Amino acid sequence: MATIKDIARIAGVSVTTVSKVLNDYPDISKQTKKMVKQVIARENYRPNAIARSLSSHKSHSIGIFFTDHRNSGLRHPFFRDIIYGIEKTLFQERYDLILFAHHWGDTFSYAEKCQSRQVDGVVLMGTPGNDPHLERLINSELPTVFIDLELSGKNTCYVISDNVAGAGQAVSYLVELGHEQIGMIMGQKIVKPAQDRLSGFKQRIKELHLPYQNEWIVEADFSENGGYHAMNRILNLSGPYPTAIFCQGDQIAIGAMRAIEERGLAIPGDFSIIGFDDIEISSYVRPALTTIHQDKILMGEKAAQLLLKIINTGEQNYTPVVLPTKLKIRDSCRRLS
Amino acid sequence: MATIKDIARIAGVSVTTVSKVLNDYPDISKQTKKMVKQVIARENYRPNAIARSLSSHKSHSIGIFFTDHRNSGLRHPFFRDIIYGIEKTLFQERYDLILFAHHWGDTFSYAEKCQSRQVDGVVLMGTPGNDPHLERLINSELPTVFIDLELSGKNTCYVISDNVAGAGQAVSYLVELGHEQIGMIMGQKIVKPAQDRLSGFKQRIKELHLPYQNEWIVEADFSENGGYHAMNRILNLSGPYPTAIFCQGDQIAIGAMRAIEERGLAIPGDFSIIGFDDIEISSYVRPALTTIHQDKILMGEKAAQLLLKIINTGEQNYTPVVLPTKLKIRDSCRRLS
DNA sequence: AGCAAAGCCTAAACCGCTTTAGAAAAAGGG
DNA sequence: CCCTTTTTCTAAAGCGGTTTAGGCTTTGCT
Repeated sequence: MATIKDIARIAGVSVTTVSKVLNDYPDISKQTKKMVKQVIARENYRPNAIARSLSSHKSHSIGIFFTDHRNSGLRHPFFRDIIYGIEKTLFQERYDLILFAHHWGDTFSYAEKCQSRQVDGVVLMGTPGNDPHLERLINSELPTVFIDLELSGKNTCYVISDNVAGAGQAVSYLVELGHEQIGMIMGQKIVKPAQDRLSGFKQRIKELHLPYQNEWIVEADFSENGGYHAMNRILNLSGPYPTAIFCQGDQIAIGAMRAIEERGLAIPGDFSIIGFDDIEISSYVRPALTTIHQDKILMGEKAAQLLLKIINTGEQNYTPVVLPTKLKIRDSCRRLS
Repeated sequence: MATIKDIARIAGVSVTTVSKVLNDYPDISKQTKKMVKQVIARENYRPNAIARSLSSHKSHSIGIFFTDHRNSGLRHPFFRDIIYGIEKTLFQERYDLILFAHHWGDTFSYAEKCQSRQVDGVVLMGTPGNDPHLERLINSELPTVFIDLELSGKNTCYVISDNVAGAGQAVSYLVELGHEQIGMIMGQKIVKPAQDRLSGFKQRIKELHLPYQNEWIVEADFSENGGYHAMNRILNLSGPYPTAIFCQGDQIAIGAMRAIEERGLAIPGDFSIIGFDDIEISSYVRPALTTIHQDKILMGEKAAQLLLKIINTGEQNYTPVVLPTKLKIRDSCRRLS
């Protein structure tokens, strides 16, 4: 592999000069630039990115952490689309992406790993807000963007969907259809979106003066199994059933649908089900799942754009991106007559 | 951020010594090692990976390329599971993953990008076999593993599923169910798995002395739309229909099912459909898709293990990994009576 | 012509670590 | 007790780039 020295020697100029044409410095004549570039092309030379970052403190790479214990971010039906959006945007700018090996309980974490690889910025998702390592990151200079976690600070900002409004949309839609008894299956309370969807739900219920029954709100996690078991708990209730269930995530909804069908009940005949996220399988499932759509790819794009902005402008404060959600009507909710 | 110099100064030893305890050299006394390690821990020092790779020519990182034009590898229902398997295995060994920004038509490609970031090895998938950049990679020293591409050479090897046998399993199963008129929708002929599934199909058809009708074999690509249009072409045929269709990919199968339903025909009533891959949605779709299962996560794991082996042993030749497929029976095929 | 200002190029220090060669100190051996 | 080994440590030369400070030509102006 040719080095900058070889190019300098072949071109008959100094190493400095080659470096300067590489970085397009203004104090090199057109002629020299052209000549050196020809040599570079002819020798098929490519500067060593590692050496470059060592001296320049930039790597033209972005770090990504997704902290999901059971399921990698890449397979997670929500995060994978976000990552795709990030990737698309960043690849256009020729950034490479670094997926960090992250183990729960690692002593060295986010900040150290990023500094070690000298990434120019980092995106985090799926991180619980109580992670003790977060603080060092937020207080560092490193440009950081969080997804679904409302953390900001020096050179750090976040993007999130408007979960409060989204939950409201779900309730309103069900009410339009004539539902008044509405239950909810929650995700883990520790994550921000779950909290927001809960408060959006309660808020809209109150605004519309609907009956609010505590036992119709059951906790689960954002998984099919979580939804399945939660729904069974509802079905085991003695009192009257809700006629509709708002599931805080599509995976929950799909699990809930399974539980309902196993009891020989029908969707949307016996229960109307509405989800949140609009993940890939939601449109394939039968009945197709009505849900609150989050534009996941756009979230990724926005996150990447925000990060690039932080990297390139270096101001101190940035305004978070809050994306609107959209009701996606399919077949899992019915009109009560 | 503390550097090795700081640690050396604080510990009252030379930089060399610190470096040696970091890399566990034998010529440092137990005492010194312990003392230096304490300082390192106290100062929360982490060696700069960039500087480290520059001098050691190792980066403890692995590059990944997935060359899929329309859909990123991360979203691709097949590759994303493979990547997950890779990630899982490599993260255990504390390798970081680098996703390379790769644009179709880039002058600098695989080999250069890898050398530039000094990755210790690289995995490629979704790469067309006729990519002109491939040669430089194969001829380089860089440990390389291909997925679904039977390329080997110095320090390079591959993992693939047994597509020939898999296609045979599909045919045999349909025949067991009493089908004799079997059609096939192909993926892009340029990719190896498509070729293998074709030959496996033909082979088994011949072995079982079944009628072989050319117009029942239609080309498409590995996508839902591809399957949809291909199926429509079959449905527009004047002659007798096949009773079963072997789709070379699940996405194709799902598209084909859509086409069939749009005509008011039923699955498996009018057509039995069998897919290949067993992607996530195949089990959610109704009727659930009977398919030839590929263990995608295992493929990723095997690829990672193979790569680690190449990196660590440095022999010249390795035996490719060919994984068996498995028939996964669901609801999209029926017994002819 | 003389002098300042541009324009163009280069030497050398540096980024943070690894590794080689060799020095100093400690341990054995006769 | 001196000499050889062994053990333990360090100086210094890289790795392949960037960047600062400054030197040599040209050019422009009076």
